[in-house]
Amino acid sequence: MDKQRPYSAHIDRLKQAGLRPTKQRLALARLLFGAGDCHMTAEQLHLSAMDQNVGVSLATVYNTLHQFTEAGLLREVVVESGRSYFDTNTSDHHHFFFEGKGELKDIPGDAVEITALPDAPEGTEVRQVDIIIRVADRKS
Amino acid sequence: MDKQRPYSAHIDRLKQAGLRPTKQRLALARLLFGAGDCHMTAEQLHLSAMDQNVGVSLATVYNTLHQFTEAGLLREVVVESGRSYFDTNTSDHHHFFFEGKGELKDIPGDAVEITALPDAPEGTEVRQVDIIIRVADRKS
DNA sequence: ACACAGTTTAGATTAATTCTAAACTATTGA
DNA sequence: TCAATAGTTTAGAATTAATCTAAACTGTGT
Repeated sequence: MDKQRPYSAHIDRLKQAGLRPTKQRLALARLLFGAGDCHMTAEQLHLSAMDQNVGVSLATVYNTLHQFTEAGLLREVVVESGRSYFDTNTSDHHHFFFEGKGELKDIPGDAVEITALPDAPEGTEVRQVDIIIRVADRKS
Repeated sequence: MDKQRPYSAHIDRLKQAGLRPTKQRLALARLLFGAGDCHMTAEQLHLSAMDQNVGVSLATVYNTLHQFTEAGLLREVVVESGRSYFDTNTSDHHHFFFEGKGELKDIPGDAVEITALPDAPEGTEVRQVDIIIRVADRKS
């Protein structure tokens, strides 16, 4: 029973990432990892923090998102220029992007089957394969 | 022999897209479609125009890129937040993205084989499937 | 040539993000 | 327990890519 104190799991997570478990980082970790998988922009996370009366500046939100991403706790998803989403699901998977709403939805890695993929160009290695399926409301 | 006058092909292309073949649009079309497939940002195209002493304002570059994209002459590729690339190859294909250099390279559509793809969510339809293979220099 | 719709442009504006440097805080060692 | 210090946070300024505005300009059809 070491999960009874509030947020101890988050504290551990931060410590393991080499990040001091500060009030702000914990609050953001709670918002991000508290519920299920989510995709948020920095602005959205900031608003969400405001809503819950968690005092966190926008700059800190950006810092934290990048540190978490760096540490492998988040994955950055780029689907629109001028807007970055951060995904709490760091496992191998892909995305639906709803063009109208600007929303993302996970596609489990095993729902897509890639049978042929070209080799990485000479001298380079693959860092990540992103598949984005852009969808929009069906026009009747 | 209707290709002997300079740029007549570009003029036709613009006319077919319902765009007046103005000096600026022709100059940009020449830069974009003159050589083989290319991937450019608005800033790059603007610089490239400056280089060749083609007087085109940055606003026009943006307008033109969007009009060309709208008309199906270009395809917009989003790989980095805060920067849009425009691809002169509008056929079905995907991309390598070189993380260090910020450069794109086409992957022919038939070099990738996807055998299973999930259905679009209820009420939506697929607009496009983007596959981006992010590569970086191999660390020896 | 004329008129008009379509284009271009400089410069202001916006939006997302990053930077800066000063104030603050967790951690370490005495 | 209490500095000292290294790491954090923050407000606000700065930057960057992109868009907007409204006035000047230019193709096109008659």
